[in-house]
Amino acid sequence: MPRQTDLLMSFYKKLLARFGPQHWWPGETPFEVMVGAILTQNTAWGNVEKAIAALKLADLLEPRRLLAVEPSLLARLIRPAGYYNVKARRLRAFLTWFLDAHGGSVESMRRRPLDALREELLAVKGIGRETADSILLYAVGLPVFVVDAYTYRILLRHGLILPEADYDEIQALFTENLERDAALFNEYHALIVACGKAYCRPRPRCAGCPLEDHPHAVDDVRD
DNA sequence: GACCAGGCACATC
DNA sequence: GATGTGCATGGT
Repeated sequence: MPRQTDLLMSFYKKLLARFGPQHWWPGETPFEVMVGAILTQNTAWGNVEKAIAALKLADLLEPRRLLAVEPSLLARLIRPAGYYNVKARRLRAFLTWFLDAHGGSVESMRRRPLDALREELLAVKGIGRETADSILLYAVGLPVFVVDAYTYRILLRHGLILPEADYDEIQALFTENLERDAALFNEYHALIVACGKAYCRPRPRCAGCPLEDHPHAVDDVRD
């Protein structure tokens, strides 16, 4: 058993013991999760909640109705989530793909081979690796590990990656050393975000972090 | 008033 | 290929 496996599982157990199950993703339906994944790009979740609430209130949280909305109105509705013009475009690009390629059906997505589905998502303008993987894991339920800024910082801080590590490399660290289990990947990423919010901002406050007894390879972690 | 947030595409060198 | 920049609201 690789040493990395033990270390990653040790992290996981400590995070779970401290923060408890996170019950991610915070959304009622797979479609809501996918919309949230786009809206939360580089944005605090609280702002995304406001945008999603506005879409719900307008009864627009449904693929065809959402795509039928005037782009300027869509932008206004999601305004609290920031980057609203960009995100309105990205949502529409996603909706167009979702309806054209899958008839607005998550079940249709699930029937596709994972790698092919991921490539389809990445071909949509506005969906990058983190957003694609968030959709695959949290909306479709596939065993894909999501890497984000917190993941990078926490791993860097504990010497598991080098500063120049890229997304695929970080993702491989998890997928090659852990059982390919959607429930585990779901909880692990959510716990990383919980820990990151509490302790691993760009200016880390490590005192009290459940991982602080692990070696800290880097003292000042910046993005 | 700075700093930060579940990124991404595009321009430029 | 690497590095820089625009996009924007709202909370701490």
